[in-house]
Amino acid sequence: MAQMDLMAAERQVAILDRVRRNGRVLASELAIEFETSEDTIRRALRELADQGLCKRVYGGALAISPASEAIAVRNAEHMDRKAALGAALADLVTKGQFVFIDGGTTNLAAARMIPRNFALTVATQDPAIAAVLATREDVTLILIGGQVKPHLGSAVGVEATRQMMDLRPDLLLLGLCAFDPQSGVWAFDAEDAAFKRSLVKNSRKTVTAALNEKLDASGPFRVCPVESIQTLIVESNAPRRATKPFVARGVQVRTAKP
Amino acid sequence: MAQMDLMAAERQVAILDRVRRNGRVLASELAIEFETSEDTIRRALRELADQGLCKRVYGGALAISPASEAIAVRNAEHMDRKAALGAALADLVTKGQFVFIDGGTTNLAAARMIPRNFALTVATQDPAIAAVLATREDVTLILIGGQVKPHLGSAVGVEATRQMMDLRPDLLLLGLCAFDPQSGVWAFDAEDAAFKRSLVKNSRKTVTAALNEKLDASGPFRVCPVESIQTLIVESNAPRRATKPFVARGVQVRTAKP
DNA sequence: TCCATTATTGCACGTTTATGCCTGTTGATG
DNA sequence: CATCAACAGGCATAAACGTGCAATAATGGA
Repeated sequence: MAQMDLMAAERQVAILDRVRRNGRVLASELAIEFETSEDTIRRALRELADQGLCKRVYGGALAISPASEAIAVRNAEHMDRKAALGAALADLVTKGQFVFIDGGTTNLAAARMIPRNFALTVATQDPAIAAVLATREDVTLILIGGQVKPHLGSAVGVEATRQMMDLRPDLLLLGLCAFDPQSGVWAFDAEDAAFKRSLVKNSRKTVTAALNEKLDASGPFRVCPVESIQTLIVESNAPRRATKPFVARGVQVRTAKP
Repeated sequence: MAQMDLMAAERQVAILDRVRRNGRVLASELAIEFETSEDTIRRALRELADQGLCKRVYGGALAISPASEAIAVRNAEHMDRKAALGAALADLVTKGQFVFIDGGTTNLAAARMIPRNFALTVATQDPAIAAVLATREDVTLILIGGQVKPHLGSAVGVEATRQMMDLRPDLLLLGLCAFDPQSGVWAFDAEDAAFKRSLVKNSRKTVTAALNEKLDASGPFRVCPVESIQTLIVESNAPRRATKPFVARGVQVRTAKP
């Protein structure tokens, strides 16, 4: 399959197509196929990668799978920092409470730290969190079902919302994508945001935790105003400058242990 | 399965995939499979472990998934035998099907082996199984909610049954506690048995897998007669004496690979 | 048409990366 | 405590890499 006389731009499109179709390409192969030097191919791949259209790796390039890798990596990212936040979140739970644990990896860390023999009832829509608590004899676990969104890793949507509507948790551990002292809590997914909104509305008390980079950020879908959050857990090294505005808006800010 | 001409980055994701699917891998095995030296494999495993994507152990690596604790504990027993059964179960799945995966550790093993890019819809009431499939982009996952029984580790009861009632799976991977050629399938929990009964009734086809010690055993709660089961997977070393009666009753008996 | 400007390409250079082998060390096991 | 496999680190090699540069082709105004 000899393709010749292609202009550079045209070749880029052809290369991107091949990347998408094969999932992976070798620079050396493309050089032969397009009858040009590897340098030119490398330049094209570099440009595509700069535009975020493929992932450059040693020897060639890989197709970018929107979330699959992102999720897998995100799960592992900053797990130590999230564990610290999770411990502080779990600390807010008191005996006999009905706690709703929203999805997310920070809350997953919190679920691991849920105190023993507190006669708790816990509800969640995140299968990973449920799996952690599923065999705990000291916890009454309510699993919220529905269709699971891959990039969230938890169930949202009408069915999940319907099931959740019958619950009135004492405490909500809210997962968040961004928390801005002016505009409040933000999410990256519309259905997720809607689900979280219902959670907040139906819960007696809402607490959340945020990595430093999530403070003072926002996103495409708003969940709730700052006032809906009673307590915010921040990292031990959170800059005072970032936490102060929350205190000013009436949020109780707690610092996790290092 | 010889995989050659893989770029380093590609091999890493392939290795991670294997780790996740098998739960554990040996460096020596991977070296043969990927046709490279053990040094290279070790380097790759070390990097994955540094990123927190797997756990490095002497001789290879272990999977570290969100639900790892729960899975690890439940998996401890006969994990390798169940993995063999799980692979055979996953083999029965065909493209585009709607599969219900019942709870249990054998089915958990099957969930790990569910083929890629089969455009499957999968439903389950087991959070550990859901956690395995939650981030799969190629699988539409329906999570059945309800109260989770600790000793089952999955949701059963009225709410779960209600949600399941609206589903008509093409294929049911039924978990079981005992399977007797005369009396059929048995469970150790009344609600679990009731749930399974509904599952069997609503599914077009029902298959199951049993460790040797589960054949020719019974329990307190009957799920369904032998005739409800189309296919039974048994271990490679299952005694002919134990499997024969099933064949006589019209069950297709398949043997898993060692 | 001619010339200036620009973009694209291939090449040469030094640098980085991946890999296999070697060596001494550590861990598992009897 | 002895043995052996698995291991980490160092080293050498070859391939892949980025960059600067010059040659060439394409473009566009005068």
